[in-house]
Amino acid sequence: MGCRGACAPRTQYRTGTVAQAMMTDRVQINQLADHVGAEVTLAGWLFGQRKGGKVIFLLVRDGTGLCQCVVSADTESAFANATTLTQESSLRLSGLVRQDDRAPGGYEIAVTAVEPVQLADEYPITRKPHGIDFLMNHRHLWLRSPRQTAILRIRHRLIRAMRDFFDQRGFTLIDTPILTPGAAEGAGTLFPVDYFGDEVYLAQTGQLYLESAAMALGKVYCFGPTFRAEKSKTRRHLTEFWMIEPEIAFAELPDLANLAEEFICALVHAALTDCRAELETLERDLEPLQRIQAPFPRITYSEAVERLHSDALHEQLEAALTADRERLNAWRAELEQTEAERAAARKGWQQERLDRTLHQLRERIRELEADLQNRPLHIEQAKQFAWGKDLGGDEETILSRQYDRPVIITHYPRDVKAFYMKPDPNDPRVVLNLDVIAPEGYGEIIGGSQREEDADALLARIDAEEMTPDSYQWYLDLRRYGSVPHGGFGLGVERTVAWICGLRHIRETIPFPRLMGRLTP
RNA sequence: UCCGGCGUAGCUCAAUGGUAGAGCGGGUGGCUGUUAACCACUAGGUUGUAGGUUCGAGUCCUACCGCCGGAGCCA
Repeated sequence: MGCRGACAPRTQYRTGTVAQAMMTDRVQINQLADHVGAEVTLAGWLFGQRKGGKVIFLLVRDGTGLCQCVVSADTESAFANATTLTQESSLRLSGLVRQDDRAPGGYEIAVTAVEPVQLADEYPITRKPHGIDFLMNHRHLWLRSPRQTAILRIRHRLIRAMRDFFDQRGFTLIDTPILTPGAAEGAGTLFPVDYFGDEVYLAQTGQLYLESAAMALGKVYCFGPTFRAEKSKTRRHLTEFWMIEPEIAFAELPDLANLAEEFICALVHAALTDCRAELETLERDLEPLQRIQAPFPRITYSEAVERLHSDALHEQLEAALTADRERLNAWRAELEQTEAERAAARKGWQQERLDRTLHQLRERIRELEADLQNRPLHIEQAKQFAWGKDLGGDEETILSRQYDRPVIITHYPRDVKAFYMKPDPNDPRVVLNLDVIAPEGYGEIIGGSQREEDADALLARIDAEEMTPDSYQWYLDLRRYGSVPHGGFGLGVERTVAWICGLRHIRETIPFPRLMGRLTP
């Protein structure tokens, strides 16, 4: 990946007069603590600056961190170069590393030479707040902000943890096709693609292919993008997202639930162990994450429905509603007071600070108001939830708020689930499936099941759903040549990242989100 | 597809139906320790588009466009 100091091309330092002064080692900002007292070279971009008459503070970022670099007017050439720098200009600089409590991060560089690489045009993203539309339109630049780089690092760490988890347990990575004929499930949610005159679709799961690989290798997983053409416009949806799916031969539902539980614990552990600084940047409350430990509560769909109907739950929901209404009133009072302060404020910076507070406060109030308006309806719907319907987002949220860790819900009604799920031998109305609902309202992050391994039963399901058996002959073959109990699940990478990072919206979890009505950049 | 909200300077937002403003960002000048620095000056607008009501519309009405949130559907 990144080019560390040792492999930086030396030839670049031999051009230009300023560059000649830079004979020192190139280091990354996150390694500065190891170079106190040494003369080093940084290469990066100007994140911000503050100018005094005879001193300039450059805030430089290099992808590993931020460093304050102090340029004194005594170093004439460096000072002259530094005055020309605009926000996000690329540069190299060298100087002495020293510890200083006044510097953000505790270390700074006393600059001896500055070499602008390119002077940036007026940069559209300032260090002040921006609206989401503006930021999304500048996603290619927005990625440079500390918050976004923190999210991208956590995403990377979690993806590594996902692959490590399966690799260490003897799973083999199988790449499944992205161009697929026909539909595994309803065709309305697929993106059609012209394939030499035929209509094919972008894959929405690798599962069917994975099942055949599981019969070859025992334990397999796939990891890749999936595509859903659903016209969803919510904070939990993307049209293109990444999913990791294990599939295991000779596995039954309890094995899958155990694996899912262990898997999620491993992911949270990786983030807590290796991404403390990033989580802090995001102001993620760590306490709910630290509680994520096995065993997770496991309930059946029928138990979940009973719970939705229970008086105890409804008393609890009403109490929460009352508490939140009081919270709203408190915020409104706070808003009024802040508005008065704002009206009285004379200094520009005071006004600016108060405006920021007001903005956040108004947003929070708007959000809670909408939530409070919807909630009585949701509570009512929960009370009247009919056995046989699929659990919706609201029901999931209500149920997951009962627990301080992910909840595993199993045995959903057969009619709302896919044809390949194996019915429960003890109650054929339900299937041997599992969903894992993340805490804190983040919704379903895992869905999976034990698969129907009997050829006749599977064919009957294909007929019942009025699907075309011809397109599934190869899939039925798996049940004709040494069929075994097997199953697997899929975990949505972005929803998991959103949960662990504590993000309001899934669009920040992926570098270039694809949403309904947004395809660029 | 349905419901709700918003659209004013490059950005974030103000503006009882009555002279379109502030902060940030840009430019110029000042300041040797700043912490999203500060101080002074300065440029910057067909108020999303098209109609309508009115003596007068950023503000009210209608349609359209765009964005945001939610429902449905889902990971």
